[in-house]
Amino acid sequence: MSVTIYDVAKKANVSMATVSRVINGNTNVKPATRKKVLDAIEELDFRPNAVARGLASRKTTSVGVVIPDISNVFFAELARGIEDIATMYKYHIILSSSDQKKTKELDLFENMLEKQVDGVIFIGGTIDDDHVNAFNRSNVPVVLAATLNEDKNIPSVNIDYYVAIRDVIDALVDQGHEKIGYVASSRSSADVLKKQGYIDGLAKYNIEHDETYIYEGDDNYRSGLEAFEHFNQLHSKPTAIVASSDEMALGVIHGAQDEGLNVPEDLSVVGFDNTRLSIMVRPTLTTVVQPMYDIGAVSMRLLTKLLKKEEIEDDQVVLPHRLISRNSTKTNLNR
Amino acid sequence: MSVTIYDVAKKANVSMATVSRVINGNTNVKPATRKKVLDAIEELDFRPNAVARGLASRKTTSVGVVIPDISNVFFAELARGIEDIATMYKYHIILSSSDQKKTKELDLFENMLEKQVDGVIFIGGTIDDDHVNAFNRSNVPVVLAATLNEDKNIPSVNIDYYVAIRDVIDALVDQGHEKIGYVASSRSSADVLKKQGYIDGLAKYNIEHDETYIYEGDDNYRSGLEAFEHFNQLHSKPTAIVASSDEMALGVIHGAQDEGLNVPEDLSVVGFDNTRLSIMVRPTLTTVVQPMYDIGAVSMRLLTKLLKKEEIEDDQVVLPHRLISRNSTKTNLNR
DNA sequence: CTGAAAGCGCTAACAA
DNA sequence: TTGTTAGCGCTTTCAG
Repeated sequence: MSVTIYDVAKKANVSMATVSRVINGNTNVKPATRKKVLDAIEELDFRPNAVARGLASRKTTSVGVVIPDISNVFFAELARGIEDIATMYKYHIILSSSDQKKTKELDLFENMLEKQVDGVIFIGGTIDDDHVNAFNRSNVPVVLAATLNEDKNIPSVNIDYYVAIRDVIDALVDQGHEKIGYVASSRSSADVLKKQGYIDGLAKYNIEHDETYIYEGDDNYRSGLEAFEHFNQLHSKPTAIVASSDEMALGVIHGAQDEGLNVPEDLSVVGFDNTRLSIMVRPTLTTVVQPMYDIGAVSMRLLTKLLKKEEIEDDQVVLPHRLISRNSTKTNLNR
Repeated sequence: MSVTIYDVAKKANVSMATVSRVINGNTNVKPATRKKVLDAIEELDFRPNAVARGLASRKTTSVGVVIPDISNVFFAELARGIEDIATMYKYHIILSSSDQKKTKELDLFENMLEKQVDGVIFIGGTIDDDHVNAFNRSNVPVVLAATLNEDKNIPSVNIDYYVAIRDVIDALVDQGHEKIGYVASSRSSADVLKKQGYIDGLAKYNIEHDETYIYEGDDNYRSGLEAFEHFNQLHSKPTAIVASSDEMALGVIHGAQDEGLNVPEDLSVVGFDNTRLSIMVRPTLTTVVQPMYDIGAVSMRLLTKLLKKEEIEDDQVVLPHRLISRNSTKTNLNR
C-alpha cells in the first residue's frame, strides 16, 4: 500500500538497515550510498512511519499536555510556550482539556500513557495523592506547569504567588491605601496562597483583617462585576481593590464605572496575570506580570531535560514576577 | 518490561487473540472467558499500547490540527470546539501552531502524516495549490475550519463573511450612517470577502467608495488604535467604523475615547467575531457573532463522518452568523 | 467461541 | 561501512 523502508532499500540496492541509518541521520554511511538512498526516497516519495518507529524504538517523540481549558486566554498562552519549545526539540503535542475535573484529568493522563507519550506536562488546580500516585506509577516524567504540589516531589514551574500579592499590598499601602479589598478565587492551590498573601500583607501594617473585605469570586468577568457591587454596599468602602485575575479586575473597573465612579480617582484596581486584557481597558490596568508563556516554555524545557536524563539542578522552578503600574491605581488622597 | 497482551493471555489461560477481542469489545467471546480476561487485566494493571495497535490496525484514533496560533482567543475557542467533539468520538488531538506561515503549515501537515493521523483539521489564512496538492497526495481526509478555498473541493466549515459584513452595513445605513469607515485586515481569504462586502454594501446605497475610508490594519488591538488616528485626521470623518475583528474594534473605541470622543454618541463602532472581549469593554460592543466553537465542533464532526465513510450531503458547510447590537452603536442624528 | 500465525514498518544489536 | 535478524505489542485472517 504505502511505500516502506523496504521499498526504498530495494530501489537503492541496499539493506533496509542502511535506509534506516540514512533517515535517522546516522553518520556511518558512505556519502555515495547515502545519496543513492536519498534519491530513492525522493523518487518513491517515501515518508517514514512514526508509529512503526515508535513501536520499535519505544519512543514516540510526543508529549501529552493536560490543561484545564484551552479556550482560556491564560492557558492558551501557556500552551503556546509549551508548543514552541516542543517544536524546537522536535516533539509533538497531544493536547486535552480537563475542565479541572479530577476524574477527567486522571482519565486523560491514562489515555496519554496508552498513546505512549514520552512525557507529560500537567496543568491543573490542585494536586492530590491520586494525582501523585498516577504520575508515579507511570514510567514517564511529568512536570507541573503553573500548578503547585505541596510536597514538592514532582518537578514544577511556577511563580511565587504568595510574595506576588504581598508585593501588591506593599505598593498599595505605600500609596496611602489602607482599606484594601480582595477579590478571591478558589480554583487552585495558587489561589489559596494568594489569599494568604493578602492577609499577611495587611497584617504587616497592622491593618486589621475584615472578612467583608474579601469577596469570593469565580475567576471570571461577571464575578468582578459582582465583587464591585459587594464592596460598594459596604459602610466603609475600600479605596483599592485587588483582584486575583485580570479578568475579574476588568469586571471591577467596569462595575465601578457603571456606577459613575472614576478609576483610579475614586478607586484603585489591581489585577493579576498581565494578560493582553490589561491594556485593552480604560484605564489600563496595573497588574502582576505572571509570565505565562515562559512558564510553558520553561516547563517544556525542563521536560526535555528529564527526557534526555540530563542533570537538573532544581526541579522546583520559581520564575520571577513583577508588578507593572499602569493607570488603574493612584495615590490615595483621602486618608 | 511493561505488561503486554501476551502476559494477560497467559494469566487468563487463553490466547492473545481472545484478549485482543476482549479489549476491543468484540462480542464473540463467552461471558465467562471475558470475565477471566478482565480479571487478569485488572490484576496485572494492563494498559493497551496504542502505538502497537496503531501499527497493526493502521488506525491511530488521533487527528492532527494545524492552527495559526493557539494563544489567539479566536483560534483557542475554535480548538476547544474541535477538542470536545474529538473527545466525544474518542479521538486524540495533535495540535500545532503554524503562525500562518505557509512552509510551516506544509511541514506540520507532513509531520502529522508521518505520525499516521487518521485525518486533519486545517485552519489557515489562504489555501493555494500547494496546500491542495499536499492534501490530495495524502491519503487522509482533511477539513478546513474557518478557512476558505476558492475551488470548494476540500470539505470546509465557515460562515458567510461577505454577507455578514453586508448585514452590518445595512444595519448602519438603516440607522442613518453614510460615512462608514472600515478597518480591514488581509491575513486571510475571509478578509478579502469581508472587504468586498463592505464595498458592495455601500454601493447598494449609492454611497460612493472612498479609499481613505478603508484602513489596512493587522488584526490586533494596536491596529485599531492606529485606525482611529487615521480616520480622525480626515476632513470628513466617518460617523461609524466597522472593524473586521473585535480586537481591532476595541482599539478603535479606546482610540476615540483617548481623544475625548464619546462612543456611540460621536462615533459608532462595530466589531466582528463576538469574542468574550465584546462585553469586556465600555460601551459594550455591537458585533457579528461568528460561532467559533461551533465551527470547530462541526468541522470535527464532519471529519468523523469522513473517517467513517458516512454519507455526506454537503461538505461545504456554512454556519449562520448574526449581528448582535450592544452599546457601541447608535442612530446617527447628525445627518 | 477460540487459537495459531502472519504480519504492520521500523530499530537495534550483532555480524561481517 | 553495510547487511542480517530479531523483535516492538497488537490486529486480523483463517482454521477449527
